[in-house]
Amino acid sequence: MREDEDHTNWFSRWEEQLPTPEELTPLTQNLIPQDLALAFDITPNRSPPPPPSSNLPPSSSSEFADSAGPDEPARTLKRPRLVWTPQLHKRFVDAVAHLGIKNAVPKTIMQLMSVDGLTRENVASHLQKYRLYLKRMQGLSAGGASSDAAADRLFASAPVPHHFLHRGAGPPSGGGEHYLPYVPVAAAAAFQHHHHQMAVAAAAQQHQRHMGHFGSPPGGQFEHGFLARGTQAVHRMVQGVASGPAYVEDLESGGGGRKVLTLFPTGEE
DNA sequence: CATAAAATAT
DNA sequence: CATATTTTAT
Repeated sequence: MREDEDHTNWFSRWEEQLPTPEELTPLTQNLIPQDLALAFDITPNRSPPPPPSSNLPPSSSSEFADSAGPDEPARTLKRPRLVWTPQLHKRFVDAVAHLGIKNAVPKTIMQLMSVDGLTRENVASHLQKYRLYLKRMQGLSAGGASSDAAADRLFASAPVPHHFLHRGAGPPSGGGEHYLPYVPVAAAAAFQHHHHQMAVAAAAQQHQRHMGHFGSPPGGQFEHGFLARGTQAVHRMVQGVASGPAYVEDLESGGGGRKVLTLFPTGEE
């Protein structure tokens, strides 16, 4: 049980890393969480320009001397690192489940997830790990060993669609490939014991390196802190937070287990 | 110092 | 797109 360091660990470093004046960059912050935005049916077109070639310097291509500034504006942003929070993973699994193995390719998954800031590489990498996890689980279930190791804790948090495990992957029969009825209500009780949920803060934690701006509770409670980049649902994590739910069930668990991943035609590739 | 997770390269 | 390898965080 050495993993339980996390909840204490980051808390210790918390104030150390965050309040650096230099890090308090006035970068463009999303005032609207994409979930909320999606709920409002507004397209959260925040930062369109990932990296792909794009950049057309109007005329003079020079003057871009990068002085290796630590506090680089939103432009030329290096993605710090994506943190796959349970919620995010849940979304991932849902997307894969609804797509079916055949269509469950990184690009499609990414599109279905509609998470701003999420790149195909991120999904691909995670998908790889997810597949490995599934495979491992198959082998283990046959041997009769423990179902879950201490590892895979992230994956364990998400309800694994049954079709993935068994092996079927793709019954080529016929051609009707619509297995929609995924898990009914996942009961969310997946969390086993302790120290996890901090992922929300964890996501924010990795942000605070690039963005400070704390102490701005948006007049609400803790919302979902996913999206490792972009939405900074940073709130004051006071010590007494342990009393309340640090995380919320994401959008779903609606009526009838019908979950609609808002797929809006943003004209994305 | 070892392991897990994400990124990056093939 | 899938897999392998490398990097980075814990």
